[in-house]
Amino acid sequence: MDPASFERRSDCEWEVPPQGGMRVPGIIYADRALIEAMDEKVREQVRNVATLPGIVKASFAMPDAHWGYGFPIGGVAAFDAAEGGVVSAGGVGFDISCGVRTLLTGLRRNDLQGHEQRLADALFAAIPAGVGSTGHLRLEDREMDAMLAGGARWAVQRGYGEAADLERVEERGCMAGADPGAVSGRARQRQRDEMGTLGSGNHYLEVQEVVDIQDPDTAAVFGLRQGDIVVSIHCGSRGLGHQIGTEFLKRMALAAPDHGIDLPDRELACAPLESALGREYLGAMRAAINCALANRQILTHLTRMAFFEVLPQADLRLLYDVSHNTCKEEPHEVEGRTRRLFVHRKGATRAFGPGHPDLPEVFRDTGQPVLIGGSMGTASWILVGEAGSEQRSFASACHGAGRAMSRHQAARRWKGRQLVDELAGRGILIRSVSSRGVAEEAPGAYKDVGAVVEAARCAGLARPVARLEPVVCIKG
DNA sequence: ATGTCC
Repeated sequence: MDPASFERRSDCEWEVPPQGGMRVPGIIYADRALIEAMDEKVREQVRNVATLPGIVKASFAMPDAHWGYGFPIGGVAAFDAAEGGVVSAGGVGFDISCGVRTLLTGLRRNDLQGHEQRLADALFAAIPAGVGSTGHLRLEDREMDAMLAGGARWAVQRGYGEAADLERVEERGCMAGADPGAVSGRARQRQRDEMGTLGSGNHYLEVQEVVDIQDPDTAAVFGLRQGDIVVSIHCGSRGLGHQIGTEFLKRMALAAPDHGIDLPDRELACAPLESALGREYLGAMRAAINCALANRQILTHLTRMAFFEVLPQADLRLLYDVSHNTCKEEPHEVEGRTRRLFVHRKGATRAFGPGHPDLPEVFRDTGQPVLIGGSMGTASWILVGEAGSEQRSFASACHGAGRAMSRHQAARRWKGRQLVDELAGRGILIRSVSSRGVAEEAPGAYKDVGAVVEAARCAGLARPVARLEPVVCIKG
């Protein structure tokens, strides 16, 4: 996009002034180079979101924004139920509560020396990955209900992981307000065998080295030192979230005229927060959040088992678990008044700053860890929430590098086998069930995550704490 | 993202 076509508010803040049906302005947080590289579709989608009923303040895009279904990926928008505000299935995304959790291992890079191949093999054997992959559990209906209501808390009760993990999961491991009854039979059927699986696409489990510390004081609170080994897991709610997204998108599009909503794009399908359909979606979506939290909790247990086989001295403890595809009801101060808003974050990470009452005690003085996944073979980052992001983006930040090229283009340009060999030459071990999947996830198909993180810092959304480099990567 | 089109 042409930077000159925006009202520039500051170095890293670009405004799309309200026009046409826009109820509020659009705001894109990025530096000049990222704006230049962004597709024109991002502006169009930011403007479309700004037309939705009850939107508060602005339609936002994070520095890693790119073209998504209806809302941009990297989009943030908050709605007020009392002002006719809506909830949108496309505004959450199909992979409901997709997110990242990072585990501390107590290991240093030296401890891994000579064990990398065995660890990669053990993890690859332990972690079911790929399209349609199935796990070790079979959830009958009653157990499915318990999982959908209990989230990571349910998983810990069933022996997956430790009670101490729960304190370090957003919502303390269990999303309130979930309605298992709003989850269809087909969504349940799809998820029956898929608990504790990684999935495909950009999902991964990575063993990483902390290679650089930007903020030593915060890193100390997070338990991160240069040379430490950590594990990051990126995945979501698998078939269940996808099925819920598909079903409600269709129902919301069909019901829009009855709700008096005029959609500029069918993909923006939404329902009033105060309608029966809106409430039903919120209940189903929150159940899908619990599914994703339970899934990452089970994967954590499997990861611990694999490490125990190869490096029994490892002590895997959760740093934090964040979701980046959600709609959450949160109090936010707007023009001096605290209002309860429904904040859609689609490909955007919650980034609560210091003092936020919802954070566990350990992060009360620092702000929450903001976990940013890179692309395969490139760096990941751990950021920390800043107080100012509350006013700037409803306390949200970027979520990753963001695609620069379509899957199809990437698959034509690269060969999976060749990429695996190249990365092995740089000391990065890839294990994947799908050669095409690896090609689609080529590092060159993504933007530079470092530039995205720098823009998030420049915009005051979150502050870099540590940079991680991959050692082993298990891909779907 | 996704039993990569019920």
